[in-house]
Amino acid sequence: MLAATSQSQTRADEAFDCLQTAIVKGDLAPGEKIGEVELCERFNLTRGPLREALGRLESRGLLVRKPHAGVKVVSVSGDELLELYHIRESMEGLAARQAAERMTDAEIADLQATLDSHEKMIDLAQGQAYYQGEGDYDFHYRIAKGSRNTKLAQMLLGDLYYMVRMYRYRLSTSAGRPQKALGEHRHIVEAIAQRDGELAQFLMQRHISAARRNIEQKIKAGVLNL
Amino acid sequence: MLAATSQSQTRADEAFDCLQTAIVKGDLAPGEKIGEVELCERFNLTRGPLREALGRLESRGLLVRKPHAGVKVVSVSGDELLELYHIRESMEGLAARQAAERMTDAEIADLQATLDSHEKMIDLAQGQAYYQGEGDYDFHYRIAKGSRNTKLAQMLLGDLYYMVRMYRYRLSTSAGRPQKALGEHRHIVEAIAQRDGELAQFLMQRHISAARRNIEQKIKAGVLNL
DNA sequence: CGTTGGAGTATTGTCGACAATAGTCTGGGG
DNA sequence: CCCCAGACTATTGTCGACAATACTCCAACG
Repeated sequence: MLAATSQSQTRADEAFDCLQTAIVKGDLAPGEKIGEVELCERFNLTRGPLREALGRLESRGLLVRKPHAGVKVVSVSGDELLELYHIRESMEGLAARQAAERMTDAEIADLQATLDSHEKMIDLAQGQAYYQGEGDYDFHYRIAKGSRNTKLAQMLLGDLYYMVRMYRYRLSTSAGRPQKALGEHRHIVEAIAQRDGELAQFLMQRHISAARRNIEQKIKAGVLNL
Repeated sequence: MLAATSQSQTRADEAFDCLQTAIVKGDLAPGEKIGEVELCERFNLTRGPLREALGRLESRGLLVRKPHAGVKVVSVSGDELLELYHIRESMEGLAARQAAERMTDAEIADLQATLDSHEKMIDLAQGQAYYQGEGDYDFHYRIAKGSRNTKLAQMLLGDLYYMVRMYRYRLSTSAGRPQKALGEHRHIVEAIAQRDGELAQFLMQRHISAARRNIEQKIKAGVLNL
């Protein structure tokens, strides 16, 4: 039934949330052409709010719309996915640097506690679940928020992450990578705790760069079907 | 009368363009609360397409909307404007590096020709018009496109520039800065022509950093009313 | 005199019907 | 047998009216 994830204030917001999660979860496959009426009965909406949500999704780059021809879910090629990681490398590097300068001590302690819980998650899932779940997302989410840079957080959390998460669902993480990623996360937090912005930026960039090369290998190996 | 800038394919697109230019040009002042019906008669639209455009503008961060309370133009503080330049520093640095690797020779030649015309513009306006006009925008626009990074270009051109341009209209450039900016532009293009991505990135970051400090000084001096 | 409650109004959110356009399918011609 | 033209259908774009919510103003009470 897939009801609205959170009690939305308005129908259009509800539609927006539904569509967004449906796209991210893969219920609406990339490249799939979708009709408005079909979506309406699927989510129990009328076309008014739906169209409003559609416009917002298009503006965020999750949909492409051709006038009088319909909308279809954006399909991102392997190259484009790698480009996304290049952008993340730059932007999250900045976020890490600013977070090191601006996060409160309480926030940093909280972040460290979060990593502890992530470690337990990895142990439980025997090293398979870090990237699949929300753990990695949590970490980067907190850094973005910690930068105190409203627009930066908005662009990272509102634009980039949704596109990245679209593909995280089908990215089977390579064995051993979660532990390594967690270790990198720890180093980044350490740099932040020491208020070493430059180091935090460097480590974050290298962290994302490693993730990108990891995906690059998979693409070359033909593991990914993009 | 402020008709649609370009022959839009649909009413909603038309509304979107009108609203966007109105906000950027300052016809709709930041912080101003605007009613839907007022906008309708102002742009000869009905509320359907208008609401669709409103949603898109909100998603791009140019408007804030409170349910059942109306929309108002986003007002960005001095600090937030400086944060925008921090983001540009990161993202356009990346764009310059990728442009150096990927622009065609023809595009580079074209870019150099553009700078020549900019030089004439500055001479004509006696050093006052570079930042005011579209010249600077042209330069950064071409670099973003030249990066061949679709999402990067979309984020720079679709999100950041419109917010920056909102304030360029009231930023009286300091004397001498246009010439210096043009010189920096030339150095960047030179690095791109030599396919030196790292240098291009460095120069672009320093270029934007200089612009940021320029604004920072003005804010401290109380010249800007934010 | 200040505050709080309520009714009224104005604005936003939603809906269903109408108009316009694009894609498709069929029939005729070369 | 293949190609082109025309109308048809289905989908999108647009519009006006209705419903729901928030802001405002006024009056009564403490």
